[in-house]
Amino acid sequence: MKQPRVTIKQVAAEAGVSITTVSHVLNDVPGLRVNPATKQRILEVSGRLGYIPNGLAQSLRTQRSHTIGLIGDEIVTTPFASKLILGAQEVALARDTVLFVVSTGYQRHVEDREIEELLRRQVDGILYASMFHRAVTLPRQLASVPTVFLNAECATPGVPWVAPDEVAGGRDAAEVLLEAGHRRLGFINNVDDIPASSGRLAGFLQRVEEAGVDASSVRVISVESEPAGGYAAAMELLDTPERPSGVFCFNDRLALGAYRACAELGLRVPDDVSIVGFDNHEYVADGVYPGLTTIELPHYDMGVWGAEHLFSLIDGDADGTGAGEVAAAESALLRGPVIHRGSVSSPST
Amino acid sequence: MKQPRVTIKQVAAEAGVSITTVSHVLNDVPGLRVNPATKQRILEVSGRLGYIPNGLAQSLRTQRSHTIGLIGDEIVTTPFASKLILGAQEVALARDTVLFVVSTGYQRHVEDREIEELLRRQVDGILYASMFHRAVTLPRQLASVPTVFLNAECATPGVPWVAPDEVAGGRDAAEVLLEAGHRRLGFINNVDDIPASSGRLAGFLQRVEEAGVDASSVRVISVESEPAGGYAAAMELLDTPERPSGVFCFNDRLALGAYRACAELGLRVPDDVSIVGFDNHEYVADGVYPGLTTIELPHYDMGVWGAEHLFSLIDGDADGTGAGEVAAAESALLRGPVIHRGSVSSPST
DNA sequence: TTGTACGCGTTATCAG
DNA sequence: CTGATAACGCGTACAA
Repeated sequence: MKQPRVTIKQVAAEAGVSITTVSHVLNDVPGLRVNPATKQRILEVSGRLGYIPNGLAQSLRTQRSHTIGLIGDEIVTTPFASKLILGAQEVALARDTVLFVVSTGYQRHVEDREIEELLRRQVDGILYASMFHRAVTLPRQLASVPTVFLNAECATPGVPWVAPDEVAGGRDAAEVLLEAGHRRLGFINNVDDIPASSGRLAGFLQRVEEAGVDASSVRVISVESEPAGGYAAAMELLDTPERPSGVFCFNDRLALGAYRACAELGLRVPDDVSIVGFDNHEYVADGVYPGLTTIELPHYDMGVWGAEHLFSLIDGDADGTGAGEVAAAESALLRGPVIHRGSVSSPST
Repeated sequence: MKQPRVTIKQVAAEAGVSITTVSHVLNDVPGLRVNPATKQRILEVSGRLGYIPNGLAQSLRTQRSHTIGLIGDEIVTTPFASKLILGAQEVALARDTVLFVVSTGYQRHVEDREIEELLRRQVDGILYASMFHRAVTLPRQLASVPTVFLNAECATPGVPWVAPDEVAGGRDAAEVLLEAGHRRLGFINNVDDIPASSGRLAGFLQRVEEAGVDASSVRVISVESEPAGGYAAAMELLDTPERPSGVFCFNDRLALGAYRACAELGLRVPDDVSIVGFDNHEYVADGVYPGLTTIELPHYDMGVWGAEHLFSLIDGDADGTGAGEVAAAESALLRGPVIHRGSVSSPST
C-alpha cells in the first residue's frame, strides 16, 4: 500500500539531468536561466511521476519548517476556538504554512510536553491561545521561539498579544440599550474575577453615565455564567415592579437563563424586557426565540491578527538580529461587532 | 530572539563523547549497555543544555514522521468536529504523534492542495473526516497513504471507515418515547437525502412497529434542519386535537424550534408533549429549559476508532507487505448514548 | 563500550 | 547553462 515515494533523484535520472538542475527548475531559482527544452522535460517528468518534494528534507536544509504551532488550554474543544483557529489557519495557508493544533487541558505537564513536541518538530513560531480572556506569562521554553498570545494578555515584555476589548464591548451593550430608550438597566455579570467581567462592567457603566443615567441605579448581580445562574439572577432582578426594562447579560448562556425567567414571570422579550447578550454563541444566540441581540467576540480576527504578527516576527527574525521585533511587539485589543436580532426594542413603560 | 538550537553534536562535545553514544543513551537502544557513568553525564549535559532532538532530521532518517493529517470539509469550524479531533488527538498523543488539522471548505482545489501539503510533509497516515455522515470516495492521491474515513462511508474497497449507526439512533429515540408510554408519535425529519435522515427514520419506525404500534400512524414531516423548520413543522404537527404526545426531532436545532412552537401553542414540555432530539449539541441541549433528552453522536469515539485503526494500518504497512490490512480494513458503525434530561415524561392523555 | 562514516532528500555554493 | 559536492541533524551498521 505504501509504495516508496518518488524522489528528486528519480526525476533527475528519468529526465537525464542532474538533481541540481531539477531543483533549479522546480524552485524557479532567480537569475538562473535554464534551457527551455530541458526545463519543459523536467516539468513533464516530474508531473508524470507525481513527484512531491520531501518537505522534511527541505526544512532540514532551509531551516524553515513552514509550520506553526497553535497551543491552547481546552481551545480545541470549544466552539469559540474554531473561529480562532480558522482565522490563524487562513493566514497560515496563504503563506504556505500549516498549523499544528494541540491542547493542554489545563495540565501543566501536558503543556510542557506539547511545547517540547512542537519545538522538536521545528515549528517556525507558536500561537499560544487561551480559551477565555486572561493574563498569562510566557512559558520559559518558548523564550527562543517567536510567540504570540491569543485571547490573553501576556505580562512578559516583548511578547505580542491580542485580546478582546472588553470595555468597548460593555460600552456597545450599553449603547444598544440606551439607543432603544432604556433607562432602567440591569447587568447580570459573571462572578469570576477576569478581564471580561470587570471590563464589560466598567464599559457598561461608563457609557451609561455618559448618557446621563446614574450608574449607581443599574442593578448588578454576579453569578456563575451558566443558564441556571442567569435564571436565578433574572428572577431576582425582574420579579419586582421597579424591574429594569433592559438587561445586559455577561454572555449568551446567561441570557438563555434570563429568557426562561422571563417566560416564567410572564414577561415577553423584547416587549416587556429587552435583553442583550455577549459572545454571539452560534446555535444559541440565533437558535433562541426571539433571536438574541448580542456582542460578538472577535475570535476570527484574533486568529488573523495573531498569525500575521507571528509571521512578521518570524520574518523579522530571519536575520537573527531581532530586527522587526520593535514593530511587531505591539499588542492589540480587538472589538467585535454588535449583532442585532430581536431581543431589544423600546421600553413599553 | 531565535538563537540557534543545540544539536546532538554539541551535547557530545560537552560530554566528551561521540554523537553515537549520545544517540544511544538518549534513545535507550536495546541490547546496548553503556557505562553508567558516561550515561549519567550525557543525561546531565543534555538536560543542562536543554537539548531537544531535531524531529525533522529524525524523521528523515527513520522514515517515520510521527505525524498524521486530519483533513475535513468544514470540520474545523463546527462544534461537533472538536470532539472528533479530540478523540483522534488523544490516541495520537499516546503514540507520540501529532495531528495536522486542515479543512477544505468543500472546495476541491483546496482539498487537492492540502492533501499534497500533507504528503509533502510525509504524514504517516491520513484521517479524512466529513462533517455530516455521507458517502465519499477516496481521492486518488491518497491511494499510496494509509487512510481512514471518519463520519463517512467510503465506497472504495479496502479503506476503513467509521460512521454513526443512524438506525440504532432512530431506534433509541423510539425506545425512549415508547418506554415513557407514548403511542401517538411524530417525527420531524431533515429533508436532505443523507444516511442520517433515512437511517433515523427507518430505525424509528422499525422500533415503533416492534412495539405493536402501526408505523403508518406516526406523522413524519421533513423540513430544513434549522430552528425555523422545526418551528413550522411542530406548529403543523401539534396544532390539532390528535396531536402526537411524543415527538422525535432529527436534531437538537429542530427541537429548539419545536420548543418554541410548544410555547406559542400553550403546550408544556414535557407535560403536554415529550420531545427527543439528536446530536446532544452542547450549549443547546443543556441550555434550553427543560433540558433536552437527546441521542448523542459518537464523535469522540469515531475519532478514537479512526486513529486507532489508522495506526494499525501504518504499523502493519511498516514492512511494506501490506500485512495487517486484512484485519484493519473493516469498518464500523458506532452508537452514541441516550442523554436523559427533562423533555420526556409519560403522556398525560 | 565507544567511535567513524554513510545515508535520509533537499538546497546552495562553486566550478566547469 | 549545468553538474559535483558540501551541508542540514540524526540513526546505525560496522569497526575498533
